[in-house]
Amino acid sequence: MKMPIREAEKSYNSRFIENNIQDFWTNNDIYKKTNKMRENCPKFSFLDGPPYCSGRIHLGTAWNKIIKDTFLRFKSMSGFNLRRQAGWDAHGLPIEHKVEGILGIKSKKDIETKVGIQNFIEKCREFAVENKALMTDQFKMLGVWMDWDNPYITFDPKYMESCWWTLKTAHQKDLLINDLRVITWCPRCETALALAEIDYENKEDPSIYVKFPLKSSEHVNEYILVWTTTPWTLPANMAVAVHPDFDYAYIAVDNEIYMMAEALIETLFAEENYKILKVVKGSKLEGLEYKHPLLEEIPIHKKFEHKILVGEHVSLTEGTGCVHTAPGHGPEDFEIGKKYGIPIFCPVDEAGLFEDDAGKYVGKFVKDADAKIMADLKDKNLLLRQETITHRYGFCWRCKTPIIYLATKQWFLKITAIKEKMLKELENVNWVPSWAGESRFKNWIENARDWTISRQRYWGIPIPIWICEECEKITVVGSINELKDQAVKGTIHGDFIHRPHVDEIIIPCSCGGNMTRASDVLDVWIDSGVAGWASLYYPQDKDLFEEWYPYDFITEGHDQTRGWFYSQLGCGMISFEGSPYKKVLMHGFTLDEDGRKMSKSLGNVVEPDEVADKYGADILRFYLLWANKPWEDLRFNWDEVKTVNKMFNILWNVYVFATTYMAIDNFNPTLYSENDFKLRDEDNWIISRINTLAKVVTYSLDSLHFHKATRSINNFILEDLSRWYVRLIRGRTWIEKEDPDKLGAYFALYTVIEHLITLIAPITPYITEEIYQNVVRGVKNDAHLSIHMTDWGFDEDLINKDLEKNMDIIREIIEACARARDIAKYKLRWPVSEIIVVSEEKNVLNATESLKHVLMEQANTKEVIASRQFKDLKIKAKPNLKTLGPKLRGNIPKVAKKLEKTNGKKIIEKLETDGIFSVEVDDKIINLTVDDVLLETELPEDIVSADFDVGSVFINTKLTKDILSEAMARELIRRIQDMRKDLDLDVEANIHVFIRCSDKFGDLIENYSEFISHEIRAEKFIFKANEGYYTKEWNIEDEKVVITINLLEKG
RNA sequence: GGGCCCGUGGCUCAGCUUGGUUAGAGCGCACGGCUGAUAACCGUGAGGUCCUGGGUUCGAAUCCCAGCGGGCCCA
Repeated sequence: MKMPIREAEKSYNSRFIENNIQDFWTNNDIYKKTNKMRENCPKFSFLDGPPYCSGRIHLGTAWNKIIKDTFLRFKSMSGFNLRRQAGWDAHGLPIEHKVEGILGIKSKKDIETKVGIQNFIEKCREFAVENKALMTDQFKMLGVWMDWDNPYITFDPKYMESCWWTLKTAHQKDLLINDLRVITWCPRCETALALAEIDYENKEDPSIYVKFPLKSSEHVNEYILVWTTTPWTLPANMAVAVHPDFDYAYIAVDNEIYMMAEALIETLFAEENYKILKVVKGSKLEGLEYKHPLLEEIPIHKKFEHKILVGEHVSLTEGTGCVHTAPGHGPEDFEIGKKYGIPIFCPVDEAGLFEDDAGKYVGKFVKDADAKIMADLKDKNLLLRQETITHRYGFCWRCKTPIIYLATKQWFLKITAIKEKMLKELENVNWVPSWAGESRFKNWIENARDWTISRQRYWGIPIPIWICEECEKITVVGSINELKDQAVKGTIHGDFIHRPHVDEIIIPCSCGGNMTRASDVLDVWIDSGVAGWASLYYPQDKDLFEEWYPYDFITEGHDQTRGWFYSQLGCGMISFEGSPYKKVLMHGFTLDEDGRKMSKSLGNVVEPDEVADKYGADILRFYLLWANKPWEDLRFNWDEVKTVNKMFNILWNVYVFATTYMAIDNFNPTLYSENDFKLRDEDNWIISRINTLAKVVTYSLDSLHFHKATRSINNFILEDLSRWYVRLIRGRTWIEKEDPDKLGAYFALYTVIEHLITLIAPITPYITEEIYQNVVRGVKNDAHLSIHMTDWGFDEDLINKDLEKNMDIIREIIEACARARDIAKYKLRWPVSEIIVVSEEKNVLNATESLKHVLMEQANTKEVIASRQFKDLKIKAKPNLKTLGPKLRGNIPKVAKKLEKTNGKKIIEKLETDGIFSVEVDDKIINLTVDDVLLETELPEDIVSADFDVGSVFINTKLTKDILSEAMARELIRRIQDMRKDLDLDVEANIHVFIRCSDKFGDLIENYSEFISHEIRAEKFIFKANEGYYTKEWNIEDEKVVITINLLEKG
């Protein structure tokens, strides 16, 4: 036997509910059972983008998981079999940095000598594991349902070998190359960085103009002017580039001659006297030799030739049009250097220190050498100008050290070779919003370069490349077993595939030599890039892969254009010639109230926990899916969170209202058949509305327009359910006996609440579960264990568009009634004898007729009349002084009097038929035309009116004795109810009431004593003073009324 | 410097794809009212250079161009 519906707690306590429901889910294994239930349903595959486990989650991470959770819960309820494995990104520099901080060390040398790689790796793993646990708890608290017990994590050897397999595949396809390139480098971390690992910030740098002495010229003091913001790259200068098509001028300033782009002279010498000696095309300058400005300081330059060369990359946006070219320190310089066969000279080591070849600067850190170099140039009179500049500059994404460009040998994936294929594949992916793929991501791929995947670090997936010490042949290992089979030296048990153990493994080469591992680890973006199959442990496990790959859906923030969307597509093309994902929702960033990004340094960070503690995870979830379109950035705003909270309070109030009465009456919908209750129009209306809502929400969630779903839900709860439907059925819930009319209201309200909570369940899983457990599972024997197991749906047949439209009209009319009463200062509590709804629109009249009873009740009127016009409208005619004044002069008052006496309608009739209305004044006939008469309408006494969109409403406020009686009765009821509330009485508690008042007032209310007794649940209602439990004196319309309430023992 | 997105009352957002009466809503504010789901609700009111400037058009918040501000990404 099921329990009856329990009366709900009076107020919504999110924390209490959420803790309880969390326990309920855990204790009953609800998540697993829900998945199990859908086991044989069609599959919907999803891949979680792995958050990086280096700390607590922030609002953006919370938003990300909430989007995923809501969508997946919706898909589950819609009958799909899901895989919701959580993922974790655990390798890489960010964690290495945190661990370095914890251990108090600062360099790679410290790691190797003070701590040891083994220890360091262990600490990194511990750090990741601890944070993973912390973050898991945070996600769980937010109500996110994922497989937290079996997540994929990038340091899992099973995961790592999938990654190895991908590299091996790349090698087989000739897409894995080792090459000398100029790449972005972090001198602090002493490692290569991928483009995805660079942050751009404003930075102040020197901006200097250097004079490069031209050799073999007629004049000794002839110079090329060169501009740079990185003086430390001058030691590596090997050439100067000019644009072949630009005009270059030789100008005389003071006693020197400078050569530079003619177009830029003014930017440099506007305030000086200069004279243009000659102008030549850039192409003519090619091959001119110059003397390296630091020749004396860096003797090695004596071995090199330094010439002007031409390049299309030279621009006139800044500088001098003569570009300092250091092939060891710039990608473009490198390319042009290779083209001209210039040596790639790079006298800087991995830590950013100048090497021996840098002459007098040896041992200095590059950025620290700037000042010295500038001073030397100045001493040699080669520094024309020295300024500072603020510009965007790249920084290491983790340690914030300014990056430098270095020429080094690295491993690359040849993205440039598969770029076209990637662009083509892009078209097979469904992007939300469409421009995310069509414009933004496309643009990124179009500009893609080869991907530097090697890192000179420790905590990462070791690059699975073994190189022969003798013949330099390489082999790429694709799995753990492959390695075990080939290894001749080193540990091959435990987690041996991390550093440093894996470094000790030696593989024999066919030439007889030993192969040792290339010491690098992989860029972490490879880690997550292979998640599609690595999380399924492919190719070791092929079944899972067949079942779930590729993925129907992924969603991440727009920063992942350069990150995960890209790394996955690249890795997917290499591994399977296709994209791992079919549909992508690119969501926005969370910003602060002013639209700035949240950052610790700005102190504007809002923690998800903070919001959840104050208002509850449900409120946070709803807010995040409500505040804006998912692909736009979200400005977090506490006031808006409060608004959402308010909405849930109202939902809770409706729930309290429903359960209060249902509990009193022991209502159980399963015990009645259709004949036991009577559904009114308004009941069918709310049932129609909830199905319309369900339809909208279904469409919105399915198309990832979460904001549309939440906004419709919000509107339904506030407008339709709380402000309207509950108001309409209040009277019926007050009926004490078993009554089909009351049961009809209960039934409709019950149906709507049951349906409504399923619609909100994916968005706010806690409060809906709480209500479900009481209202549905509490009374229905066949109910699912949890709301999240219920089926999604709606019934198109229950949607009645006409009824919905009619009700809209009725609401407008009732609002107009309220306005009219307000004008007349006539209280809603007082009934009126009739209202007349006037409109030209047929549907307004129809609506009025068909929902008359709603109108009568809500407008508190005894009668409703629908009409095309208001017949009792008086029309008053007045003379138009402007036209008649000159004509009639003194007769005007007489004509006015005549017009006033005549019924305006007759005047109109006459004017319409004859075009003239004749008045007899002093035996004279005066003919008035349409223009001569001004018509005014006048409401009869006691009638007030107000307009609505397509009509007007007229209210008869004439007070009859009966109406006054009822009005006074209602006034009395109001006050007694107020006193009941003062006493905090139960809704159903009966009382005795004693009234002392004037005879006049007593007479008025006497006929209504039964009505009053019923409304206030009084067993006795007596006209006499009584010393009682609670007495209060009131003033009702200038009548003194003393009311006493006595309590009755229950039963 | 380039790409993409955003810019509408004090705040948060609809409307823009497909140009067309007086640009809507919620919150907030002011005033009045209601009171057995009341930390709710109802009515009235104030409050807008639709970021700026040009263009197309009979007509532009909406389409086009340029610029400004913000976000993300890149050089």
